[in-house]
Amino acid sequence: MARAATTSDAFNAIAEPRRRAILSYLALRERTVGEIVLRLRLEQPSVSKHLRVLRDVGLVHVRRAGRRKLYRTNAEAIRPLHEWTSTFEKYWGHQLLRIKERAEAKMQGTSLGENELRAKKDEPQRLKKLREKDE
Amino acid sequence: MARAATTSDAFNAIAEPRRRAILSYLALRERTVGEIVLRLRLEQPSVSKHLRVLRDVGLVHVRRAGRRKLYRTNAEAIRPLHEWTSTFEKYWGHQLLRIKERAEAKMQGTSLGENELRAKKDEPQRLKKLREKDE
DNA sequence: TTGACACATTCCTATATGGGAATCTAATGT
DNA sequence: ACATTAGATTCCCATATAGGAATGTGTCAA
Repeated sequence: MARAATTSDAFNAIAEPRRRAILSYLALRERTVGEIVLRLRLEQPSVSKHLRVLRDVGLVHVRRAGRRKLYRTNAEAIRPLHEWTSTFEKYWGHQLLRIKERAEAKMQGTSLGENELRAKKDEPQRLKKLREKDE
Repeated sequence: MARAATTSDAFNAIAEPRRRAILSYLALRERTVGEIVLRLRLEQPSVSKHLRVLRDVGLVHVRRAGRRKLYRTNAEAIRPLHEWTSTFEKYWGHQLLRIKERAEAKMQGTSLGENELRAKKDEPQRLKKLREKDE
């Protein structure tokens, strides 16, 4: 099977840098296709295609204004991505946090720890224990 | 040109659902490839391939432990994604905020506003003004 | 040394692009 | 009605998968 379609979800849609640029540009206010072309220096057909993808996953909204079309970023649609990345938030950050984390891990046998590693390269029983409380 | 490589950056790497699942699973603590296979019910070669991609963009770290390898999510690498999505944060949210936004827009001629739209479908001069203060 | 175990990589294949060029369509202006 | 303007779509093509099957590699146990 090939990679999932860019229109399958927002994650796939934003994988393309130009689409991210478009989203950023259209976040502040709506713009015509022509404005996007000028600003981001892309070919018009290319912009239309990217907008098509973004529209299909709901990342932008369109509105007709006479001969032109005004596109605008639908920020709400980016929220799920933000939330997904937020689930890792507690794992970044300060040394303090990381030290604490490591300490807890050691207490629970969650991690092997570098010293132990150097001593014995493999630790069957500890790993076995790990697998048991799989979850 | 085809789509960018999944190894080109974190945005492309997380476009694949299984990779996101792996990242979530490995966030709490390190796991062996076998554990991932069991937990996420994927074929082993598939897991190895996904881990390879994640490793190439720095989303996971590996450590050898005897015969196995322990993988763990490198949460720091997810931070850029979080930050990118955060730039849209100010556009979501409560009604209050949106109303305020709309008001400001009207004041600045940033948006046409639905009423005006209904009245005249196209507004050349206003659009022209828009393009002038392009930025 | 030899077999087993845990992973990684390679092949092959169907599919999904994304860019460039050309074409098509809808809405205008005259 | 007709040329023009703003966008959208279609074709063609090189490239990058992701899955499945088979095979390769490194480490450990007997």
